[in-house]
Amino acid sequence: MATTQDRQLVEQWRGIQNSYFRTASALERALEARFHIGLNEFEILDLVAECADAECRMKALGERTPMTQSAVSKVVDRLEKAGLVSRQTCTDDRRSLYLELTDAGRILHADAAVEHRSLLKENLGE
Amino acid sequence: MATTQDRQLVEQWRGIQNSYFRTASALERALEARFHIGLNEFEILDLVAECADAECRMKALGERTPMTQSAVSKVVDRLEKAGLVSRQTCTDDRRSLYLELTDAGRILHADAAVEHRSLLKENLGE
DNA sequence: TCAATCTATATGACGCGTCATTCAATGACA
DNA sequence: TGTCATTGAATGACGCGTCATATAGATTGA
Repeated sequence: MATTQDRQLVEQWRGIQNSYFRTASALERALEARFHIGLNEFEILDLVAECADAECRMKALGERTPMTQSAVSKVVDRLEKAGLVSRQTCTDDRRSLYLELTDAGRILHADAAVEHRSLLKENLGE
Repeated sequence: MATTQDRQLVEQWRGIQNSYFRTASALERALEARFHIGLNEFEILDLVAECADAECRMKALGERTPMTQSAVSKVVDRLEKAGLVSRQTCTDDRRSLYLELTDAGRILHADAAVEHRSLLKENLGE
């Protein structure tokens, strides 16, 4: 039996889906067009940039994003191939890796972040 | 320069991403486990069910979901192969198709919808 | 009525995310 | 110290969504 509450829930969920997709694809398109990176690549870059000088382990990234561990690993592959990030081995635990922005990565992130924030403002700021 | 507003926007966006992913994957897992259909399959089934007896054209579906036209086409492929839906040709425009739930589709949708609403309530109703 | 154009859907190539698995390094405990 | 379980990360197979295109049917206008 479809209750009124059910219909409201479905409406609410569709609203979330729409605003999520609208925003995500606006970000995706802009970042792809102007910086040749996908949204997930940017998100990881952004997280690495936030780490500042603290070591930024792969593990930590996995905890700050809904992406899977293996997705993170592949995103980092692409970022590394693009020369934006580099994997460094940890001396205190040789299973771990931490990430560093390259100079190119720092520059691209700075520019892309401006675009990113501005698109968020357009799409989220009502 | 990272302003306070920027940080708030990023926080807001991450919040949306998290709640979207959390909810979507809970739905995905449950529907997959109990009914052997994915979330998008269910969403289409749900839209077709909403059409009641009015003809439900593929075209119309495309307008009610963030999915691409070709994604809708493929989701319908799967639903049809699973025997939950059938494509009917329109007499007034032979390019168009409309969809009908099969009996199995109606039954599965009824059960899955209960589960779907209940998971939405858990995940969205605070 | 015949082109030229447009519209509804399908399809194939491709990229990416997920799952399951693997591998090496670490920890725990006897 | 040796075994067994655990952990951080990478990898390959696979499914799905997207983009660009194809195709058949409709529409327009001379």
